[in-house]
Order: sequence, then C-alpha cells, then structure tokens
Amino acid sequence: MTRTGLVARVLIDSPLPQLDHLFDYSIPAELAADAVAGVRVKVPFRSSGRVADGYLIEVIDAAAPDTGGSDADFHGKLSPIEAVVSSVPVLTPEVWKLARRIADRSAGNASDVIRLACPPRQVRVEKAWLAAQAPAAEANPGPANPEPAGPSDVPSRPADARFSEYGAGVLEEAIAESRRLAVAAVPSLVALPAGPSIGHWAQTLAELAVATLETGRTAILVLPDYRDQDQVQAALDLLAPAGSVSRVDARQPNPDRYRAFLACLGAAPRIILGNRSAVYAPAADLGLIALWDDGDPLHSEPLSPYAHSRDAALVRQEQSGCALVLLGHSRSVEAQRLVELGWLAEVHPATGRHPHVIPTEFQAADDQYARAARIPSAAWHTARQALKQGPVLVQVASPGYAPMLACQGCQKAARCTRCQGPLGLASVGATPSCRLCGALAADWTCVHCTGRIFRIATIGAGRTAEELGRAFPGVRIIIADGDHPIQHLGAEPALVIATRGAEPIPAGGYRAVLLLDGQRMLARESLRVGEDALRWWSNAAALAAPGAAVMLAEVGGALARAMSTWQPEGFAASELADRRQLRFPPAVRAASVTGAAADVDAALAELAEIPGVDVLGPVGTEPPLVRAIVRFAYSSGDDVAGALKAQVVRNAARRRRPKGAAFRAAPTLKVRFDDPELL
DNA sequence: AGCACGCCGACT
DNA sequence: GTCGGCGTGCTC
Repeated sequence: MTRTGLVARVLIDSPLPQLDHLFDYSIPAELAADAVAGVRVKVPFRSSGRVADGYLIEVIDAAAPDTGGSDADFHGKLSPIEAVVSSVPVLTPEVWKLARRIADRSAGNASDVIRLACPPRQVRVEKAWLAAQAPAAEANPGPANPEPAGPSDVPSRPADARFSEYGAGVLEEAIAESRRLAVAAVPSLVALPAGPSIGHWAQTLAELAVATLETGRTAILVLPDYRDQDQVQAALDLLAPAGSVSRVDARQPNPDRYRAFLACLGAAPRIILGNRSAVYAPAADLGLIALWDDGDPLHSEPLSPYAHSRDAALVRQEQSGCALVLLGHSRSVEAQRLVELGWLAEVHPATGRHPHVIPTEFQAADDQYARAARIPSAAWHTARQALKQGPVLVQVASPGYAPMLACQGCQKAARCTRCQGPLGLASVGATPSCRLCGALAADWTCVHCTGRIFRIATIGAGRTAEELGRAFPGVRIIIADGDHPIQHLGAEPALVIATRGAEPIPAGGYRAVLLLDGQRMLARESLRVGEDALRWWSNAAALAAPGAAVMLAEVGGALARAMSTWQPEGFAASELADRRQLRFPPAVRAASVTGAAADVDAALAELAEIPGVDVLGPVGTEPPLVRAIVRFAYSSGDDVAGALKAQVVRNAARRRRPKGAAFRAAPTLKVRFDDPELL
C-alpha cells in the first residue's frame, strides 16, 4: 500500500530484545508541531488500547523511499502516535546513534543504553527549565542559556601557565585539531589558592576542558568516582566561567540529575563532569571526551549491555570526530593496545619528575612492633623520620579490623554456620561475625577439627592501625577506608592508614608513603592483578610530597621496576604481549554465552562461519545451564554480536515452552560481551 | 504480556 | 469439509 504524510519512527522503551528496532506510526495533525526527533512519546502497542513509552527517533516522509540504515520497511496500516509526552527532545540524534552502536557491538538493547543517557523525567524540573528558556529566547535571539559560557573575568591560571608541564602547545593543539591521546598524568599535587590540595591530574583535566570551551565546544570529563569528580570540580571552580559546568552524577537526587541533564541540552557549549554515564550526555558541539584512570573498574557499567566508558568514548569519538584523552598515572592494557595500533598518541610530561619509589624486599624490622605490623626495616626508619615533618601514608589491602579468621588447630578458614561466608572481627575482642550475612558466631567451633580457638588470618586497616600505634608511640593515627571516608587532610604529622583508593589528600603531600600488603594484593586470582596493583600504587605514590620516599614492600620483578622507573607503559606492553600469546582480552574480544545446552549450541552454530572466532566450552555451571566463552578478533565483532543478538531474539520470542510443568522454567539465553572478569 | 494465526486431529 | 485446541510468533 502507499502511505501519505509523515511517518514517525519510534523506539519502544522496553528491555525485550525482540522489540529493539524502530516501529512506524502516523502523526495526527494535532501532534505534528511537537513530534520532532528526540521527544518522548506514548504509542499504542498491539492494538488493544495498551500504550508503550518510546522515543521518537526520526520523522520521515512516507512517500520518500526508505533511507535504509534501519529495519525492513513496514507496509501495513500505521497506528497514530497516542501522545507526545513533552516537547523537550531529550534523545539527540548524536546520542541515539551512539546508543544504537553501543548496543549493537554487544548484542544489547538500545533502550538499555538510553536509560543511562536520559535520566528519568521530572515534570516540575522540566517545566521550570522550559519556563526559563522561553522568555530568554524572546528577549534575546542568541543562545537560550541563562548563563552563557565564554570568556569571563573569573580569576584563572595565566594562559601561558596552562599545560606548562607538557611542553609547548602539545595539549592545546590536540584540542584544536581533535587528536586522540594517552596522556601520562603529572604525579604530584597542586595547592589551590584558598583551598585544599588536589591531584595535578585534576588540574590538567580542568585545563583541557576550559581550553575546549574556549574553542566554542563542549568537553565531557568522565571520572570513576565522586571523590575524583570533587577534585576536578574544585579546579573548575577556579578556572571555568561561572555557570558553564554541569555535573551529571548518579549519586545526586533525580531532580538535580535531570536539571543538570537539561542544561547539557542547551545550545551553548559546556563542561560536563560526571561518572561513567557522562559519556552519553547530550553535547551541543562536542570538542573533547577525557577519561581519568580508565583502568578503574568503576568505568565499566554493571548493567546490560555492560559497556565500558572507554569503549563508549572511543565510539563517540569516532562518530563525532572530537578529541579524546585518556589520562592516568598508569596505563591500562587496553590503552596500551590502542597506543600500539597508533590509534592513540602518547604524551608524557616534559619534566619527567616522578615519585622516588624504593622497592624493599621483605626484611624484618629490628623493632618488634614494626615487625608485628609487617613493616620492613627500611620503611619503618623512613616513616619515623618523615613523621617529624608531616603526614605519612600507609596503604593496606583490606578494610576492617580482621576481615578473615582461621582455625588455630587446622589452619582452615573460619566460616559462618548459616551461609558459609567468611568470619571476621569488627574490632579488638569483638565477637566473630559473618562478613556476608552479619550473623554472630559467639561460640564458634571449627567444622573440620572441632577446635574452638581461632586466629587472625588477614589483617585489616584497623588492626594495622593498632600495631602501628605501638610501633610509633605518640603519633596521631587516622584510618581512611570505605566506612571512614576522608577526603582531605592538613599538613600536620599523622600516620594515615588507608585502603587502596581511599587515600585522603593531604595539603602539600605525604612526607613518606608505605605501600604494604603487596603480596596480598597480588594474590588475587585475576588476569588483571599486576595492572590493578600498579594503578593502586601509582595513584598513592602521586600523593607524595616532592622528594618524599615511597616504600614498596614485598614486591620485586617487573612491577617493582615499573614503579621505581615510573614507566607503567613498559609493564602494560609486556602484559599485552602475554595476552596476545594467550589470546586473551584485550588482544581479542570475548563474550560469554549462557543458557540451556541446546540454546547455547544453537547460538554457537551461528558463529561457525565467522572468521577469527574460537569457542571455549561449553561447560556446565548451575545444573540446567551451560556457559561457553567466545573469543573473536575485533574485526569480527559486528558479525559475532549480530549473530548472537539474532539468537537471543529468537530465544526470547520462543520462551514459553509447553505448559506441561517440567519445561516451565526455560532459561533465557544470556550473552555478555567484554566482561573484564571473564578470563 | 496478550492476541492472532496456522497446523493438525476429530467430528459432522 | 470444518471446528477448535494449542503452540508459535508478533506487536508499526
């Protein structure tokens, strides 16, 4: 049949994979004015009065030939759109393209990505925003933004001081010419005038953003956690024009989040600061995406389709042609791969100054308390000297007091009788309790040997603090971990015991840094231990004052060398070489396929023809389920994702098996791409 | 999630 | 020939 008038192509907001494509609707005359690409709509679904929420993706002329690029033409009778929810086009064409691509490359749903990109609507906030837009647009035909960005009289670091550590014009040029860079951060602190110290890296990010804004474009800064965001925010408060910064952060309440999101929709260029979902923020004219510490696991999204913000940034960079910066003290193996491909160019600070890291193989301290606290002799002496001048950082592996107990008799780990979780102590002399379910184990008995006496198997920050208190009598002890977050510190002497990633930032830097528990951090069974440890250590070392010693205990070999020469790239390069040999990510990509044996086999059969694919398994997991791991070359990614997505759709459509009880719980076929913990 | 459609067995 | 049960697949 021939169609006339305009056709709305709509993405239904549903997690069902079989609905993950565009549906065509007609546009009633009374909605035509508001029915523009990007608005939220309500559409009838399956004729019987049910309505679904969706996004209007594009409006096309029905008479014109299909533009292609989407699904096969639909030639039935179109239903009309039921309503336009609001006139705000929340899903910009650029973000739609990004969401579609991110979903496609991981066999996921576009609407799952859009959920990260477009926060839930808040009617009051939206009305206020629309009201603020309208009069401004009438009075002033310029950009409808109440606080226009641009040069201002904000006190800022002199332009010639900007990026001075990186040599003449390298970073300015990168912004102006939209380059892609892996930038090594300057490993030191900067003192803000009338404020706390922040990492030098945070100032570099802020300067990159301001330089982008000065070229009239938007910058997106992606940071793993809120403490990192706070540091960049503090730098931007000094450097960026008032009102030019939007912070988009999942921690803030929904109304605030939506307000910040709407600000990003404005026509004026901005600086957008946020966590991993900030890569999906709408941007008027995108000039830069910058990520801090892309190896941090908080960059990977825990919800389907589990996209890593580095990958999303790479895709968006490719689509928009903006500049891309990965900034860090260490180098992720993924970034190293991109460098070796020539996709990212390396930039190092011109000064080459770095913390003075001293690896100390374990050598028991002469002091008995220092020995009890696992501090090597040299480190103990260093710390004692440094404590005369200011704060000293002790980085440890575990929070709590004694996170793990074991039987004195048979040495087996002590476990909860209810849930088999590990038992630990919350403080000195506390009753042992389960760390998973919290149950108290008042009269614990070992299930293996019926012994009734336990000993401390792993030592937490609390216990370390106690022991260090004895080793350094009279010194103030400060504990910083997940339960006791401390952001900033003064310059007074104190022994600061912190778990990795929770280190407070002292004014002027630590006078010494002790990296303890090296062996424990490396004992974890994961492909990424070395890389992670290097990240934790170098981030802590970068908090040292100029010239302060950083003592790395219990660690030798390539890791110690990478730290003492401050060349994490070398370590990343050798890791990558190993992964190539093993055919492990990120040398190749990988996906897991989980489901009923027959379904997994059917899915794997689809992959047989694709070059560069090999399959591990399937092996049984929980009884009805099996799991296979598919490894494939980056160049086969689209084919693998396409084939698996087709299989997921088929499986979802055919889910309801015969009602005859036995078959009832037919498991869904699950596919997960690029799981960092997979191999 | 609900509804239409089609294949197959049993009946007029 | 045709009615209807139930399994399968689609929803513009």
